[in-house]
Amino acid sequence: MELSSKLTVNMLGEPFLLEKRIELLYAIEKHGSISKAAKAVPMSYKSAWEAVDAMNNLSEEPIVQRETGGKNGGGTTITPYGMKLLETYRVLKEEHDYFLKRLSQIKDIESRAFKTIGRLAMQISARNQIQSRVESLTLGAINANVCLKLKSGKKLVSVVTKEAVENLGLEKGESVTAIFKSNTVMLALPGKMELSARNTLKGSIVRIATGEVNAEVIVDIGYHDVLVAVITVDALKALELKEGSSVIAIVKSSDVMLGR
Amino acid sequence: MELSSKLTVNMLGEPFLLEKRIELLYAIEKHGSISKAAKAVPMSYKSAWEAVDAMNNLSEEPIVQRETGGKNGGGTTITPYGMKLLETYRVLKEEHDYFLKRLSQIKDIESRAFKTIGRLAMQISARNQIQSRVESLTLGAINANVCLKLKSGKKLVSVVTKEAVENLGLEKGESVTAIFKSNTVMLALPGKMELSARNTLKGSIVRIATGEVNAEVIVDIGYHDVLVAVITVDALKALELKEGSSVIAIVKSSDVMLGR
DNA sequence: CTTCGTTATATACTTCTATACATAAAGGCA
DNA sequence: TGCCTTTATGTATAGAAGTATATAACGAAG
Repeated sequence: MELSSKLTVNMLGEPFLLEKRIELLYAIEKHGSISKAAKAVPMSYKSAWEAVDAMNNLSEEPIVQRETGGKNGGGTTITPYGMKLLETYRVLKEEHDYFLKRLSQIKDIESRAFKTIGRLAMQISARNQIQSRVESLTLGAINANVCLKLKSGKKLVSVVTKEAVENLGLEKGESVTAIFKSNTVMLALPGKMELSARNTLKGSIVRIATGEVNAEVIVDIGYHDVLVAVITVDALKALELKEGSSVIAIVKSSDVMLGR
Repeated sequence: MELSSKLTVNMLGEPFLLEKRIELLYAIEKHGSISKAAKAVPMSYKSAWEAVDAMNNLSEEPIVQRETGGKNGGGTTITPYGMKLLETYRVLKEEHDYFLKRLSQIKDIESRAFKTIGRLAMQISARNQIQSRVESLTLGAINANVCLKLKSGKKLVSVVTKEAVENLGLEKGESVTAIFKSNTVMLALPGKMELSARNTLKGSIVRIATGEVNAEVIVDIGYHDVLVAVITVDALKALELKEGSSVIAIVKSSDVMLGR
């Protein structure tokens, strides 16, 4: 039992972008003409032409530029606006596919996974959401210790309830997102002190935004993983932090949530 | 520009449950026969019969029970297993619809909302996810104060970054989910002390699960809203908490994340 | 044992979609 | 000027999906 669903983008109530049409547009981009693209997909030239025409008419800006006659009899090229639409669709479809995959995995609707964990399609406010992999997993009576490995190889430990681990169906080796609020991230200067917190991530400051009380510090910890820390302006001054400075970001393991 | 997508459940590679078929099944449940249901939907009897037959063949257990001849010429009724499937589909579709709605709202794919907030279809480990409504919203330079109203009328304050508010597109009156980890929930006895924390929620203990170090306490705060707190066993004993006890659950506003 | 409304099944018809095919127009190039 | 390849457009055709219609079998009730 698995789920499927075809994503279509509508415009003025009419179908605008469909998987078939997207495929056609990619073929047009590759071959430079509707006729060749139609053969490649494959579909009849008429259908292809009508699909392209429908899309161009529904779109505010033209998606393709068509030229009849000329060197090679003319041709059709995707406009920059069209390319943007293709990219947009790609992202939407990726999200949609991931959603369906996750929804398929939750086979048992009556399980608590559905009731206690809640909405599947939810965006959360936490600024720090880092992709990682479960390296090890130790269950206690109530809590569970989940050791994560980031892309950069750095490690991060998360403590969540045992039930959360079960509800998410976490297992060793699986991909999860480490989630924590930016105000739970503390900053320290390298080599100054030892801390009980297990999670210390070395990085360099990319940007600092200062308010009256708080300041937002963006820290790059390598491999395109970026942390956001909100600390007091006083702390910022005390540590003499500047853009480019080396810092250690510290997160308590009990502040790290997991998402899948 | 809006999104649409028809959810279909497949079985052995064949389409099994589709919206049209579900509609038909509900009509059968209502009218007690395929022929009447076909007229109600409307569709031809043949299509209806074939749809029902296909579903019954694909399913492990029969979805409907058909009887030919008899009092009123026979009839068709949905089996308990069939009813369970209908309920399952309803839940799946509800999730799917919500997902599409949210995805449609994120018009601008290039906005940071997509990049920084990340995956839309994510389940998170936080045990406490409470539906609420934005009552007021005050933005600072870095942080934002979001005041929430729960179903029970109780209030809850959340502090998140200003950017998070923008990314989620939060506005007054809108429905959001307050999210916090169970270990950020502290428990106190009523009338014992005043606290600086703004979020104090009175409730009664529903269940206690004890481990070696930590204990999980489930607190009902009214209107089917339930909190989970993980505290140390020592604290549990010191407060003499039992199932049925009145307690005050305390959550720091900076520990409350928001989801939409 | 006839009546009745239903399931079960076959066959002809309709409707829609996509394809195949034909043809005109375009315009750079030899 | 003809040539070439493509866009642009129309028409006939094939195939699929659904509809309409007809009919047999069923079994309780009068």
